[in-house]
Amino acid sequence: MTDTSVRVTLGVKERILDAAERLFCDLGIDATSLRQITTAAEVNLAAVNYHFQSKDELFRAVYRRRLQPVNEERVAMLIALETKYGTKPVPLGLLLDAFYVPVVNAAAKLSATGVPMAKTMGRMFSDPHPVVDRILTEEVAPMAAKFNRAFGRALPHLTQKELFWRMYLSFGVLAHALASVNKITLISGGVFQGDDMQEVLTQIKAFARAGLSAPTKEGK
Amino acid sequence: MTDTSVRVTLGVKERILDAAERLFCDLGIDATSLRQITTAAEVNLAAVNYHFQSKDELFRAVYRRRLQPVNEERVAMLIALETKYGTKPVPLGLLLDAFYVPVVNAAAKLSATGVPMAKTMGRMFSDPHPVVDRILTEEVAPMAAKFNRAFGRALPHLTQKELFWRMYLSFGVLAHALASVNKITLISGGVFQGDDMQEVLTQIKAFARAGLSAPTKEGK
DNA sequence: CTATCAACTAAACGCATGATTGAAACGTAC
DNA sequence: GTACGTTTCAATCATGCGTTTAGTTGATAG
Repeated sequence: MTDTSVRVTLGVKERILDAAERLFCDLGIDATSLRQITTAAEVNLAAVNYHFQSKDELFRAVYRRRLQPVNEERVAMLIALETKYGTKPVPLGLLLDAFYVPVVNAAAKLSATGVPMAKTMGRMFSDPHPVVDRILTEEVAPMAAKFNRAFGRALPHLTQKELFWRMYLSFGVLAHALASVNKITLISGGVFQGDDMQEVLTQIKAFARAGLSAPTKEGK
Repeated sequence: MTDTSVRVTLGVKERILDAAERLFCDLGIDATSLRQITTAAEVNLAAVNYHFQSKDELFRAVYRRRLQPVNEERVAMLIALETKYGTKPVPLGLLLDAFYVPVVNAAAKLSATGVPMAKTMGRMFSDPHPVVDRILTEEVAPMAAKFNRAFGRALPHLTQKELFWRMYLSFGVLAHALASVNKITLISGGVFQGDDMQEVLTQIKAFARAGLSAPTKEGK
């Protein structure tokens, strides 16, 4: 204690997490080295293996730091909706809000302070790294199961398979929009950008809502 | 000539491409080493730098080998449709077929002979590697522009921005389904799989078609 | 004052990486 | 059969990697 200059410097662990997150977002896990991270964080190389046990565990921590609050908010919103609607199914648009809004808001808020998070979150469904599979199984799958039940009540005419696919594709629409933020510029020849999170939310919600409500083969 | 045993062995270049494609699909570019590739291909390490100039150029070749015929078929189908429909807009479902079917069929055919291609193609919009950005700019963007015009004729009530976003999200639905073939098992707790390409086509087409046709904010 | 513990660090470990070299082997043409 | 261009090879290059070690620092407690 007895230090008047409070919090002008973050803790070593936080500095490592911040630097790792930024580099990881731009380059991917495998292309990011611990030396790049520790140089950017102005921290000794060995600090990574001291505070986290390994590179893989560091990246699990990077993921978890962002994903955990987002998923908690998602589930909280979902429970609040189900409580409000009781036995009636929660409307589709509100279910999509519960899934989309927490991560979009988090990404917008962080991006305002210069922290990139969108691409990292969006790559979760396509990154081949084993760490990501583990995060997906431990952090995402349980939440997906909860939403699967809620979507099933909102879309009772769908088979289990149709239901799962459409929910999964709704996840994919979000993942695509987040992961390919900078690719939108490439594909559109510089005409459009993907970094306006409110615009992203508007577009993916309209698209996914219609996709979820699509007619089935039997025309029901 | 003068060899009765025809084609029992592929050329060195093809063996390298095949091995690189498989490893790259499973592990990603950065996690795949030239030594893994040359060992799997039963080829000398230096052969990669002889036939291709570098690791990056090898992976550009891996991408191009699969993407070029697919994109040619896409554009051919699109031109055939536009010729057939003349001044009338091509129906949405047929435009989606022109975009989805060539890659889904190619993936199905290759996967039948044990060659994995889906994940690689699907990762194009999320992979942070510079090589992928280049492929996207050179091979994908020009084709996307052609489809953008066609989608615009089929959906004349949309603004340019809405139009681009919805087309881009339709690309994303495909990318997500292809890239996350093995994640579907993780998310569904083993209940569903993503490796049946005909099933994939059915689901993404229904979803994207509805997404493209979603009502706009003005309710038009 | 001393013991103790967590935090941090400089230096090095062993190993894998992409790329290059110079020579050998090969196929073909004269 | 000899010359020539292409292909293949073993060996090696310098570099960067994740991790470990042994040790110093600095604050807290007995």
